[in-house]
Amino acid sequence: MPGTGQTRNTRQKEAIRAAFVEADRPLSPDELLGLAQARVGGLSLATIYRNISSLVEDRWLAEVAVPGGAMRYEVAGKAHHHHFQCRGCGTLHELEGCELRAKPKLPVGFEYASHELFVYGTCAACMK
Amino acid sequence: MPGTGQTRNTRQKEAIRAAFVEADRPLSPDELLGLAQARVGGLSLATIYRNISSLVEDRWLAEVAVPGGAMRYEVAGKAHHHHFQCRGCGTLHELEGCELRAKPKLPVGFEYASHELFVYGTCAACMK
DNA sequence: CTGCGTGCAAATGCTTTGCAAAGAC
DNA sequence: GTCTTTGCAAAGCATTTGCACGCAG
Repeated sequence: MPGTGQTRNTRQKEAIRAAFVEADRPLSPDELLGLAQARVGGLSLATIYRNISSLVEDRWLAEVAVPGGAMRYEVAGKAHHHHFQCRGCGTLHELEGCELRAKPKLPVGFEYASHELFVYGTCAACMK
Repeated sequence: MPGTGQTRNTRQKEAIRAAFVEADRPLSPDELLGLAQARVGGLSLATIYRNISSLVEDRWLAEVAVPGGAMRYEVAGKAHHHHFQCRGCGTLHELEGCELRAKPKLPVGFEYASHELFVYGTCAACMK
């Protein structure tokens, strides 16, 4: 049960945190595996998943659910923002601000809680 | 290979189409199984998936990818709209119109193509 | 030392596919 | 009767979990 006992700093967890800081965009477990393995060869996917869970519980990471894709994770604590997904390479990027005009009109009897906006297009790298 | 040979009208496919028309909201394969089995007992999940694929190819159904959830499908041919997901029961509902103020501002070098908005809250049935 | 974290492999859970039998036309 | 569609069961994938060993503290 993470959060109760000790939390040790392993090379693997260090590599994972570093990958998020350097990437500066939400990463999927697969993307993370590639980036973290560049630092710690032999790092396993199971370790990726376990550390992600741990970092989410510690609120160092936040989950970013993407329509029709694998879950992504980003460093937690950021202001309200949305995301852009590149149709070319599939990478997710942060967008600043929120272009929503007003709270959306809901059917009678429905109650609003929150919203998520996803923008699609082509990223700079894929435009070349 | 659907689309090439004959397409036969089976009780199963009829039940599936009827379920979509009656539900009047996007359905997941699981939800669809329940609704369609009420009409044709013993209908299998494999048949659900195969008919969904077939109906999507025929453009009678459209895919609705949901963040962090199973794919949903809705009757195709509707105008630009977005979706509401109930935090209580997980059902997806159609929303009319679009509250987006303007095309979102993207980082330099990025190109806009489209967007999707998801609204969360509580549906009328779960408010009781 | 103590026991948490890791790698491997097996186990899930959801979706897809192979195949023989049932059904549409 | 012919050829598509179905139901069942097995196969795929991505993610999760069990276990024995390795490493952090």
